[in-house]
Amino acid sequence: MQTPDRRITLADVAAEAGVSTALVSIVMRGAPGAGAATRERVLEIAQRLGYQPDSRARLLRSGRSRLLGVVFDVRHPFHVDVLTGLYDAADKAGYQLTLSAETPRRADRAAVDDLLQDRCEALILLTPSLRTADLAALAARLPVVAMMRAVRQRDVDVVQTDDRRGARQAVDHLVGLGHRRIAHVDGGTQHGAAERRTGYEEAMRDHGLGGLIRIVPGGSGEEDGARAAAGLLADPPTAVTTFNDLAATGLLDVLRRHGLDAPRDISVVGYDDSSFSRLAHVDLTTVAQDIEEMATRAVGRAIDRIETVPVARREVVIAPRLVVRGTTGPLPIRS
Amino acid sequence: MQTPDRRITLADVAAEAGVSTALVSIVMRGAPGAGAATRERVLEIAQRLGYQPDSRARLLRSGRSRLLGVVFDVRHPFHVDVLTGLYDAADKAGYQLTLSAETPRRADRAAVDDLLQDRCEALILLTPSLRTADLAALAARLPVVAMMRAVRQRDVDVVQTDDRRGARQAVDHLVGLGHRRIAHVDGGTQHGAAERRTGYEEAMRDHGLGGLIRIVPGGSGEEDGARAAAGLLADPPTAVTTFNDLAATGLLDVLRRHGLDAPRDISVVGYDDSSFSRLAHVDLTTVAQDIEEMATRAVGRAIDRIETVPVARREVVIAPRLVVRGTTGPLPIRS
DNA sequence: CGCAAACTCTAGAACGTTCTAGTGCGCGTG
DNA sequence: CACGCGCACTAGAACGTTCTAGAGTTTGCG
Repeated sequence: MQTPDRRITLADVAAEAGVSTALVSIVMRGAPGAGAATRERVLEIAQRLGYQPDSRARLLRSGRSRLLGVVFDVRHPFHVDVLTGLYDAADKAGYQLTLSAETPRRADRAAVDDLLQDRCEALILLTPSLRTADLAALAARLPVVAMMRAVRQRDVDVVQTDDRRGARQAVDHLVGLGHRRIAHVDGGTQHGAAERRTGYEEAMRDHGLGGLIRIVPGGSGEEDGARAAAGLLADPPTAVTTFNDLAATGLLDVLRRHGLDAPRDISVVGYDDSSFSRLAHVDLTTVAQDIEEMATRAVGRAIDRIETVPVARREVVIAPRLVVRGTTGPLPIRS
Repeated sequence: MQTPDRRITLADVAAEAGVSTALVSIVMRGAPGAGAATRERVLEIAQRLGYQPDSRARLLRSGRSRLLGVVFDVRHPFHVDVLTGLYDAADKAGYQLTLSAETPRRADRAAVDDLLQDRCEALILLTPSLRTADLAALAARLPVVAMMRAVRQRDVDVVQTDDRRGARQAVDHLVGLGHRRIAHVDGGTQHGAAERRTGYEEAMRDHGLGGLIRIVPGGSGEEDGARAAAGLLADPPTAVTTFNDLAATGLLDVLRRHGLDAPRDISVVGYDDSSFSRLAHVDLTTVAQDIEEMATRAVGRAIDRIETVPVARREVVIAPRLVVRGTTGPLPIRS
């Protein structure tokens, strides 16, 4: 049934129009150097034959691919949200995106290799789990932009959220509501955990609450939050900031099972504004990363490097934004 | 700082080894026709120079790309889960995947066009929103597999869940718990909604509950579920099956605000086993699509078509599986 | 009217591979 | 010793583009 025929090429269009392939190429690219009448006729014929340029051949010759490789992780709650922004930005700049996913059974090494074969001109990595040395090796071959992760490496560009500031915003918000005994559920060795912890500590001190600093070990999963909750139950604080939304929901769930309701008895702030935190059911106050802005900047930086525009600073730091929802409220009046 | 040099090509390796490019090509592909000693030496040199084949040039010449194009939607909760399975299956079959995403501002038309330019040999579309006519036009050019959506079109292959059966499983489960007054929140015009509704109706009739069939309009979003809940509150049933998980959470939330707790007062079953439904907080009983199996079958079917293996049936229907969690329980004893 | 400049178009090489059709060589065999 | 055969290897075309250089033709202008 299928008629895979031969694909329509420039030569077919050229033959039909009675011109050279070079001219058809000019017309298809919209490049100068073709008469208006011919241009129109060639376009019409191309349309009619269903001609579609072969990007492989095109970039094989031209050297340029105008292709940005993106590695994302299927497990990461908001990586897909970032994609939306990346597509927008790339589109606007006349670049294409080629995606490669990291999955539970496919390391980002493999994802990167796929992209390299595709000849993209720069790599944008979302929260890369590659070691710094590997990143450096990559960066020696083509421009590399790491998103949402700090990388101490001269040749790797970084676009990330000001996590210290995000954590401070969370604390400021809680203090504004009257809270003083505010704990922090730590993210352990996760990327960004150190910054968020530091932000929490600084903010506490700034508010004269240095003596009330209380950090409990946590992690990035729901179960980590649940474990942290168990540790807090003996002497519950009035508010908690967490490493991320997943940990926050785990925490909230255990607290609720023990009769502590948010925001009546305790306030909780998450981090990331993952899509599920918007569910009416969860309704989590959280720190949102400015995904739109980050995506735009990441694409911009990648293109700057490709086109060797000199850039002043290697790191781009974006301000986060507190999203107040239903899990935070005024200090409960203790009986 | 960056040394974009020239990329290492076959010719570089050939020169270094003192052989022809053709021979290097043979070695790199592992094709027969090279001596063991030479083979080893060439491989060593390629390794040392950091040679990496240029897939574009390769497939420009060979015609074959061994590339499967996948279109997914960033908004769809479990599309990313499907990717994991697709990668596994493609890997095993020696094919590569190239992804293109549909976003709020990027129609799947555009996503498909990108893939066509990339010369992939078949397309796998996750819940495509394309019209049937467009799908047919596509299928005339290359094999097309639609996942999770019925397509009444001879040339398009379909891999989907038996939604009627899934809905029946949900009803069976509830009836087994003693429920009789079971309502269904409909998905409206969404793909699969009709099948799920029919499954619900059939199951109700099979259990002799045809007279208790109650279908309320809903949709695919949380707010649709919330609206449906409002409609049920006047005379709440003891259990509800829903079109999907998002609608189920919206429903649950409104019910809870009105003092109806699941599973104490009412049981609710979702559909899809979206990742958020696993949250301890949500803990939703739901119908899971067998993502692993679907991915394997979709890739298999795509490859069959590429290699023109005759296939008996155009549609592959996969059995769903009920995942019992915390939102369903025995019939409450009415006071 | 003559000459340069501008415009439209073309020939042919180039990109990095794979493929086809060989070449040359050693070796076993009639 | 000539012959055929298999093996290791190579030359050169081919894939579908873009690019460079240049060939004709028209236009502009003194």
